[in-house]
Amino acid sequence: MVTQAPLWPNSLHAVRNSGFPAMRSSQLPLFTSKNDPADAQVASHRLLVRAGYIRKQASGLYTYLPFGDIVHRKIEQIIREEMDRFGAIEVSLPIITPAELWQESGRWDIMGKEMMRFFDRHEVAYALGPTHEEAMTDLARSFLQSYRQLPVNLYQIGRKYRDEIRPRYGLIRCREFTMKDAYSFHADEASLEETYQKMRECYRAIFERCGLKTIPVEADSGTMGGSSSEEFMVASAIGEEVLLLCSDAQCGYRANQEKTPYVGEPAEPIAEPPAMEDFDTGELKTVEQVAALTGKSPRDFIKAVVLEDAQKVVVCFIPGDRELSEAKVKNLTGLLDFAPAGAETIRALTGAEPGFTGPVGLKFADGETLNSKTVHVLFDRHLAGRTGLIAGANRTGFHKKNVTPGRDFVIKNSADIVAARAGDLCPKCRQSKLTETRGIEVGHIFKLGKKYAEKMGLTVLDASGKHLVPTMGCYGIGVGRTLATAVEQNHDERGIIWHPNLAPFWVYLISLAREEKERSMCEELYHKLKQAGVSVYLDERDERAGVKFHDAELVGFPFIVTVGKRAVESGKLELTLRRSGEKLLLETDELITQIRKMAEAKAP
RNA sequence: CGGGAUGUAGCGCAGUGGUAGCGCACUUGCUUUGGGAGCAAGGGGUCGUUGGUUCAAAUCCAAUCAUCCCGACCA
Repeated sequence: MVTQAPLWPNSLHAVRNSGFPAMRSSQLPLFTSKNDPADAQVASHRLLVRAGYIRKQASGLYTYLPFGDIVHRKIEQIIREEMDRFGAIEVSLPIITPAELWQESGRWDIMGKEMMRFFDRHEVAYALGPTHEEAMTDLARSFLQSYRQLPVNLYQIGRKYRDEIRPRYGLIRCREFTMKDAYSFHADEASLEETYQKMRECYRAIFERCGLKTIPVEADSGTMGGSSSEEFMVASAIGEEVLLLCSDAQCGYRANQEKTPYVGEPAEPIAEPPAMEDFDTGELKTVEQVAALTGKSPRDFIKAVVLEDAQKVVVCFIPGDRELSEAKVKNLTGLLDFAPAGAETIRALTGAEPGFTGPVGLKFADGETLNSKTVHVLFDRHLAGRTGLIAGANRTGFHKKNVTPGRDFVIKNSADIVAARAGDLCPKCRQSKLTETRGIEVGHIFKLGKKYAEKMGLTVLDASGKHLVPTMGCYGIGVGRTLATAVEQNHDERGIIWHPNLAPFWVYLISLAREEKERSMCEELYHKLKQAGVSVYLDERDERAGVKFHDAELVGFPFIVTVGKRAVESGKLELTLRRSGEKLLLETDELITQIRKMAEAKAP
């Protein structure tokens, strides 16, 4: 008999501090279904529901059934162990956050409808926390007094609430989800950098233990505000973000599209073009239409895109063959809840119908006020130095040709506002082309800076007794997303294929026992596995063999062991490896040794 | 919020004005038993909700709610 302490550090019993790494179907039933759910579009959603890991309660809200809960806890536990190893401290903040804190940081008004808000009986406003920068900064200011207490990295694993515009793809985009969020506080930039690098390493370790292949990319820090930022993406066709990767592996540039600078081709020098003039384009409005009319390339056009929100009108001019990066414009201008400008706004701005907007002769200049909104005029930096371009004439039915920036109009604000795309030159090596892939974000680390500490009055005394505003870092991981993407990456047409570190149990033990001898052999094996620290789920349902085989493959534990008449007759047990489908006939002790060996090899 | 679609039994679906059905699941019995068993007998639905048209509505009309898909937010 093999008797050892459980080798499985993140086992169910370790997670729950009570030992039952073994379970039987009579105690913990399966929740599998033969039908695919009608509302599932993607593999992880379909399989997790069908295999009985999760069940939908309402749009974007999921119940974790026992198997799903176990996997979820295992991921949490891996995160805990790694965060602890890298020096972070676990706390647990309330899910409910008072409006007061959000008002202090100024985010009560900018978080928008995504934040779920409510009032208590005293009419005091609260939100269900979509994130916890404010709450954690509030905690920090309550106990941080000296630079000697820094750095400190506090984390929690808890539910977050975001009233998503469109919940989608099962666990991948929910309204309630579990997130590990950590916030670090530092006396100086160097200390923040050190922790940031530790977290980069920590995240790599976490995802590796989860058996998840991630692509770390440079990212946009979005509404959080901050500088350095890295996202951990899982490559997937259903990914909602576009990543740009340098085709030269040596260069290794990888970034979120929103962050990737557009490196344009250098402008060919052209002799001074003739003076600009209007020409009749009638009903033709788009770059493509006018290009077809004139025989010019879209690259020789100035495309206008006008965005507006409640406070601003932003007029953007970009090369005609490119798309505007709304993310870049948003970061530059601070637009909130914006949309393409309405026809009314365009008419006021240009004196013409929409479709004829150009940089020459706008009715409002940068900084002026239109309908109580501030006008911003932005030029893509690649327009400078170009000559002889075509642009809207701000006159219905007309465009201008021979338009030359600098000569015919002044470029006051110039920036990179074009979206990079596949085929562009890599902004890092400037040699190779970029390629595109889609990804799902499972983790995000970034340097927050002093924004929250400043707004919320978090200070400590430095060595000379002066007040010092700590600088912060912030590090998140979506637990449910990690679970779902693990399934996205590891499944086949029969079901899920769990990594041993995430599987609810290692072994799915199928009892096909009809005779007493078979039954006792199965029981004996069950106990031996249990005692050897090999977690095992015994399917002892009164079902046909086929049903059990199908369910075993659907729920996806890494090892399937079958005990029936054949085992009693031959003395050998049948071990099926879920991933490869390979079948091995082994004697009991050998079986246990083999399983431990294989599971360990896959485990870190 | 804009555009599209769908709400009928636990799940998946059919049913275009005249007695509410099918497959799976469920209950009971007999047979069967290493890849989603067979036979027999059962149980289960205010047809999302409200209102309207009609002798008669799951079916036609209106409103409303919910869910899903396509676009803007994010772990």
